[in-house]
Amino acid sequence: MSNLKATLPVRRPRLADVASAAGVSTMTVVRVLREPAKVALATRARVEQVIRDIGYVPDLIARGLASNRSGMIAAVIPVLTNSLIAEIMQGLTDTVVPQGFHLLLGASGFSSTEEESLVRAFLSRRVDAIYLSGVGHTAETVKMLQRAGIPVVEGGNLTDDPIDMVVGFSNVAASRAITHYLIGRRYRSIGYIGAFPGNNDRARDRRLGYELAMKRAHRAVDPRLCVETTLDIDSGARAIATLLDRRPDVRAVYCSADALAVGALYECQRRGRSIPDDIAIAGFDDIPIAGQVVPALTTIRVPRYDIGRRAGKMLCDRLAGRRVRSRIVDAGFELVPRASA
Amino acid sequence: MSNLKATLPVRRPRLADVASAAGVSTMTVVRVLREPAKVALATRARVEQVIRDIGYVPDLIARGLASNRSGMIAAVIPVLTNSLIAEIMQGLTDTVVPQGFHLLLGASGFSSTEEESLVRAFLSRRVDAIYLSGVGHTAETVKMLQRAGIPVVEGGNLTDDPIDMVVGFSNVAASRAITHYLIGRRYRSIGYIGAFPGNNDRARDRRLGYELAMKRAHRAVDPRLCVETTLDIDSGARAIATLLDRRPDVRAVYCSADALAVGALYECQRRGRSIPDDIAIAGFDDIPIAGQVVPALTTIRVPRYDIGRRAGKMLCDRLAGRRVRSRIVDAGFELVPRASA
DNA sequence: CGGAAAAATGATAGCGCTAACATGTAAGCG
DNA sequence: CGCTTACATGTTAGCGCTATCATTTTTCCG
Repeated sequence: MSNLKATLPVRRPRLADVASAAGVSTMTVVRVLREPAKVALATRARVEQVIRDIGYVPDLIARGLASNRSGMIAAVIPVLTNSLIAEIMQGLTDTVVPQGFHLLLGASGFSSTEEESLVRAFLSRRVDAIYLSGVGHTAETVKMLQRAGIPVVEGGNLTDDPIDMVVGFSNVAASRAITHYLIGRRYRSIGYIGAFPGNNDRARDRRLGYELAMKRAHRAVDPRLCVETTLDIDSGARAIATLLDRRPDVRAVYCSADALAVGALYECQRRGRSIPDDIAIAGFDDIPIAGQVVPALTTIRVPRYDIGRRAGKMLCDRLAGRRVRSRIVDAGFELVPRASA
Repeated sequence: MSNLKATLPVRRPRLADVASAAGVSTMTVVRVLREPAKVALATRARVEQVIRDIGYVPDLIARGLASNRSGMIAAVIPVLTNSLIAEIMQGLTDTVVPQGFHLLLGASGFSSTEEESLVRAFLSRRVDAIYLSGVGHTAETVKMLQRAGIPVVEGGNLTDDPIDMVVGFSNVAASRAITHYLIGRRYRSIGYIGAFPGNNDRARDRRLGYELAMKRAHRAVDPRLCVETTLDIDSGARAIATLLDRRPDVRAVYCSADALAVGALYECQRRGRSIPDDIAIAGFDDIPIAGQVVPALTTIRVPRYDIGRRAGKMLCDRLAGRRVRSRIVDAGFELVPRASA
């Protein structure tokens, strides 16, 4: 507020100001702030009064420089506008903030070089720990992280070989499970609609799960049965149109995201195809709308918020010097059978 | 990565290490990093080589302490798991990161005292600017922000009297507009379903807009026609059930969030009520699903991402010493008439 | 009540960087 | 060729806090 600057030329009070006003040394003020039990009651009361009176607020930048710990945890995610990621972040922040950490957030837009540059910048800020979305990163990112020697959690997807720790669910296994479910329901020709794999390990793994399940059941994976597109409702509608065009005999479609599934479902209805009688549809994520559409969507539910919570807990535990039970945490998933398949 | 710490006891290189290795003073290294044009070509090349060789990364904490600018912009929002807010944040981060700032994010969970404590903590971190969600804050929050003398943008909602700057749309006006639209379509008894107002100025304003439009049209505002609930699809379904129970003659319902409207829409269909013939439904937000449900939802579209962009731009402009044209920016809204009303 | 242990408090040297100023060196010109 | 001007580089004193060690005061007990 530039217009207020002039009215208030007061420098913000420092530790030394509190100290001299209270007639103690700076270290005593520090102790009042950080280990009150070690200060005599009378002294403590006096110092606390002064702190309130002059409105002292510690400078966390200076503290960071002196103590070599910033009190910040970084999270690098692809985008915020994805409910799975947003809920993980909510779980993460809800967990780490009460432990005295703040969340520094970076969005890479699914670009791993952008992720790398964010990681570099955050290390430059000396964050105490890092959460990374997904398990695919550039070699340089991994190297920097290893060299930094701070706790790292990769989240969302699962891997056998994390940089440090990982918490998530197996996209491959979940995808396999729901494809297997469709196979078990004896649908002929099962199609796949998914996100472009690009730099998105989740998208890749979900497709892989579909293919593995199909192969395991000795079903051919016809490229004409597979459509990859962007992640929104409209794309789902367009994708199933393409699919129906290429293979009119398709009897079931597994969409690797509920948004796609919902779009596909509406498109089928617009074309007068009954679900699940003419064509079955399954989704992934169990977004709120999935249980409400008619027919309700068969899908996979994953413990989004919980992934964030656990990731935050693992990071805080490590930062507090506590041992973490397992470096690899499978948060699991749940097949939710509903009417659409 | 505690297991790697032992292998790499190397202290991270400092500016002074680069300087001595390159045979220059620290200030020359600083200039290479920050104003390369001011350094002779040969010197610059030599220093840059050394930086790469020893893998020097500046310490932004130390820089912050010395320069009195942290390079961080804070955002305090209620929750991340709200697509409006998430998109605003995406716009904000996409705008400020290229300008060299990082986003420090705090979620208050709709509690204004929690918001206050986050603001206090972020000021403690000496963030260069702050984005606040909504326009309702505790007196202490406002006071701290004024005293801090940094640029502040309040976003989402609009107010005549911002702490510093504000960018958003008028929830009152938008709510009024859509209610007015329903009145113009000659629906008798128009109901309202909204979020609990609690500490949520948006929810309050949306209800206010409904009431103003009704009064302007000389319609009574019957409390039995108004239901307030939590913000999800299920709640929308339950709310309209309550409404139909209390006032079976209700002919149109304005839901102050699309999630509620979608829930209401499905509930009506389950009860065999045709939309819009038996009962019309209007929403707010134009979430992706709104255009896809059958019938598609009449709703209000707001420039979410753009609000974030503009907020970020205003903050960066101010931080760069540029003048901001207007402290109050109305990003507007758009009535989207569709089949549901 | 003397002396040791425990409790309370203090002095000081940085953390790694930048702002402000100082100095040195090359280019321009009558 | 001396003098000014611009360019290139260097010196120094902190920023506000914490870690470490040193010192003083209180408590306890034979």
